[in-house]
Amino acid sequence: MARRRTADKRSRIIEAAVKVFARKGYFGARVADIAKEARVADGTIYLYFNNKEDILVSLFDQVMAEHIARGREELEAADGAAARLLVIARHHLRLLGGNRDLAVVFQVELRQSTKFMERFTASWLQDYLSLISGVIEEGQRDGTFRPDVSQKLTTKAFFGALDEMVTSWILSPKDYDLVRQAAPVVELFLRGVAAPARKADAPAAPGTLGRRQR
Amino acid sequence: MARRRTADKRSRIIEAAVKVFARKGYFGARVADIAKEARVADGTIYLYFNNKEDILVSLFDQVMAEHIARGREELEAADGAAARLLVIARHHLRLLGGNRDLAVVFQVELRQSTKFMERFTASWLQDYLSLISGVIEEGQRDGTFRPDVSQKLTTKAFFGALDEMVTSWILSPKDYDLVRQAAPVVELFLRGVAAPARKADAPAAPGTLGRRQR
DNA sequence: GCCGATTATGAATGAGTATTCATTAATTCC
DNA sequence: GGAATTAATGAATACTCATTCATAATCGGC
Repeated sequence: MARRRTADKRSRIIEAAVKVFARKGYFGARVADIAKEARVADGTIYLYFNNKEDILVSLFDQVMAEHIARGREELEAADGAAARLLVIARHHLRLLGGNRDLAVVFQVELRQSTKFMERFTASWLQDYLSLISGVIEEGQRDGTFRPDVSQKLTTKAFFGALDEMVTSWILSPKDYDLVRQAAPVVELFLRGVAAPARKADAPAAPGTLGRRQR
Repeated sequence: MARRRTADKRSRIIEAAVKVFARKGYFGARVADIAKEARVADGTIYLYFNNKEDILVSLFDQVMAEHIARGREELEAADGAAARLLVIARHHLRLLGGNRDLAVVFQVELRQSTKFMERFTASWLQDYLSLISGVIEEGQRDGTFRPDVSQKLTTKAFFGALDEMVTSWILSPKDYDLVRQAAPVVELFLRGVAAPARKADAPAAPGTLGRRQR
């Protein structure tokens, strides 16, 4: 094959796309903008991608494949369900907190349309959520987690919480360290917000919502 | 004023927009589609809205203003921080779980671009989140909530969890009742997933040994 | 039932852009 | 060194749609 100067055009284009999508949004971004950012001719992009959408999909597939694989490795190295939740949280927040443009693309641009999100969910999010639910299940099996919470619901809630940390971060003008939030979030999930019941005259157990509070 | 047949054209257009945006996405939706759905001429839309984006913004402003006002009322009627968290959760999930199209617009289409989300955050999300953080603060003040969790972080985590319930619901082919998830989510937030510390060497909590789950 | 004001219509406009493809440049192989 | 092959270019194309505006319909007041 006759490869020219740089054989890394594909990844150059993907990197450029992350920047441009983050700055202008998927629809606001012109293919020509991406080409310019990647220092490539407009037409060149079509040698590496089928169309504009394919750039977004490819970028996403690439990042997720890597992210999930790494996540699996890190999970193996951790011990116990609680520690593993922390590993996941840190892993998640590290990926996105380490690259604001990427975070914008993941939090905002990938959620352009239900069609897109459905594809996304089917191809990767399921896998990713199963990392989480696996840990919950493990915790319930070994008794460190309560058996009476729904795995599915807990998984969604945990992911949703992490997701919101990221969204909030990209919208904040401040540039704090996202990974720092991993531990508190996990701690919140483990212990909950309710004050521990006091011995003796403890009020109604939380869980009986409604009445009796206070 | 010389009002014709229907003086409700504006709301007709907004309702039509919800449907069309939900079906085709904001960018995929043509103004002509919305006009057709609302049984109005294309140009009529521009008598009520400045442009396409203004339709989305107005629809959003209208729903949020109403939603937050109602939320405040319901909160007043509830007693105790824990009960109030449940009120918020139910209120949130009722609004979106009651109208799939609206939910799609809120979960997907409103997150088109950072520009849009920033406006959204500034104008309403802040208000909405402050409903939640107010409740957290109340709980901490009266001692029902642990004082050592960050209000901000807890607020985000709680909102994120609810948000993910909705997103997951709109992407699911099943049409379950979203409001049913309010109580379990709140319960999870109050108590956490960790099994309560066992006294001494007691075996797993009662009822845990068998399988359960699934 | 007529008039000025208001509201509605929808065909025409024109700006914007994803994609194509004829051409040029680099690279390989013999 | 010179075909043959592959990679890269970017101007031209072929659309799509948001928005406008001249015209028509309806109104309230008298």
